[in-house]
Amino acid sequence: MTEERIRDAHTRAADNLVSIFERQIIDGTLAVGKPLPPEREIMQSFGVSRTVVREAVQALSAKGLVEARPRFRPVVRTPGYDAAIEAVGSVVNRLLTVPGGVRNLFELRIMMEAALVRDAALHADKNHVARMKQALADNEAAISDSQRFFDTDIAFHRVLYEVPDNPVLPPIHQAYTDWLSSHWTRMPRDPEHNHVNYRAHSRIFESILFRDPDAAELALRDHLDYAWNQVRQTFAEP
Amino acid sequence: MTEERIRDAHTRAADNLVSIFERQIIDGTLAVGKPLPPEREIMQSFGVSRTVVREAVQALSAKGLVEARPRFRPVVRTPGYDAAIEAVGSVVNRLLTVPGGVRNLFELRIMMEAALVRDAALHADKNHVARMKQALADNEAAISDSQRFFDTDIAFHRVLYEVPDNPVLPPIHQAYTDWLSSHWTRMPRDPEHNHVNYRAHSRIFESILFRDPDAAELALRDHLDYAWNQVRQTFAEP
DNA sequence: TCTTTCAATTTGGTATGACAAAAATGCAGA
DNA sequence: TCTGCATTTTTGTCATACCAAATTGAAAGA
Repeated sequence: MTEERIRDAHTRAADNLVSIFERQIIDGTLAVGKPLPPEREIMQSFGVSRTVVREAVQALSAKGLVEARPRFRPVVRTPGYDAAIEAVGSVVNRLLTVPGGVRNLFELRIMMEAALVRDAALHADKNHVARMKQALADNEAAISDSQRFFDTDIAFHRVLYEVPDNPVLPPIHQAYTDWLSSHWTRMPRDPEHNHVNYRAHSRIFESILFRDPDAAELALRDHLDYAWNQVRQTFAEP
Repeated sequence: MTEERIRDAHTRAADNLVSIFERQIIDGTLAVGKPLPPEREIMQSFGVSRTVVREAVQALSAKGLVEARPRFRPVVRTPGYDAAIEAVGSVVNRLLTVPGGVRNLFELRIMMEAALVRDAALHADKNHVARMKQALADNEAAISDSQRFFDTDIAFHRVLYEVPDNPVLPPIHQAYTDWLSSHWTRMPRDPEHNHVNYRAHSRIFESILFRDPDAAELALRDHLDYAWNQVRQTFAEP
């Protein structure tokens, strides 16, 4: 039984408003960073009820076009991949609650970063290498400070996502760290572990320097497998 | 200036309803496939106004927990990765409209499938190989029928997403084909191109059989680069 | 003049009631 | 039992109202 994907059927009033606002946001009539007009103003200028206005705003918020904090006027978000991926956050949070959810997302991350270090080993330019070197140095300097180590750890991995010069990737990294950080931070963190992780980063970096994708991938997988073994103990999952 | 991520501030009534329904859907109180209670019933049993009920339902719909068609009662969706990824559809559709959006997503796909064929070359078992072989045979048989070739093409790639046995991956494949299909189908499709694509699939398959990840990745990249060169002509993007 | 304080005003969150149109329901007839 | 139609529910939308929080602007203080 295949699914009939008959959309629409009957168009809702709020949808019109949504597409109108979408256009106005794209063409700049509604400037980024500025709040939407008050609900009562919108309903008068479009001749709809406040119910419809609120529904439209909620939809825009779900799409990531505006940021709607309770009690505040919705603000037009800066368009792009960051906003979009953040809008997906609530959906992914639900994924993390299904059985094996964290593990599945973590494995996806391993697969992706493995691909990234391979790419870096093949295509990283001087600029990227310099930034990785800097991140690595920061990382080493923070071994004794677990909080700072955590931050520099993330920064090191972030560079990997910047190498392919695809604007989709950095937001994905951001998403990973956001979504997994609640588990990540529960993982035992002491200078001992930090040192192991630093050495792993160092090994990855060297493999990239040597233009050896296989070694880089191996080092990355070892690194993340080690991390996973730390993290997994915060669940009951086998 | 770093971002202060102070969520909440003041909790909205609809959010309570949402989390209550989330729990009830997870623990089965609200059975999958069955409609939610009528709005008036909900408002009475929770002591809130219909405004709040409708807002909650809309939020659940955005999260992919229920499917809300215009004039129909919202239906509890089967939980899992499919539902979640479909829920982000509208967000990604917006991404496809930004400059270079299609290209960026397509490159992400190339990177991911490159990682997948490497994985397949290393870990595909007899079962996977058999399915790939079958998909390849179907693909060959459909060379003269562009519509059927399109379907079998997708089916072949789908097997790649099934090898790592991570339930997140197949929905991602589904998402790619959905999101990109509008451009994909506009690409010139004749037996000539089909033949080229079939040979590419065949080469990928053989590389996997030979347990040669480098060859498999190379074949995959050639294949998708070729495809991209066909697709790109449907835009004005360089 | 610039900053701070606080009261008045605006605005978002919620409740209530109403009505048209579409969907679900149940009954009568074949 | 199945089919078609009339009845009842239910959703989509509108209008209105109220409270509490945010915004604004004027008055007081430095």
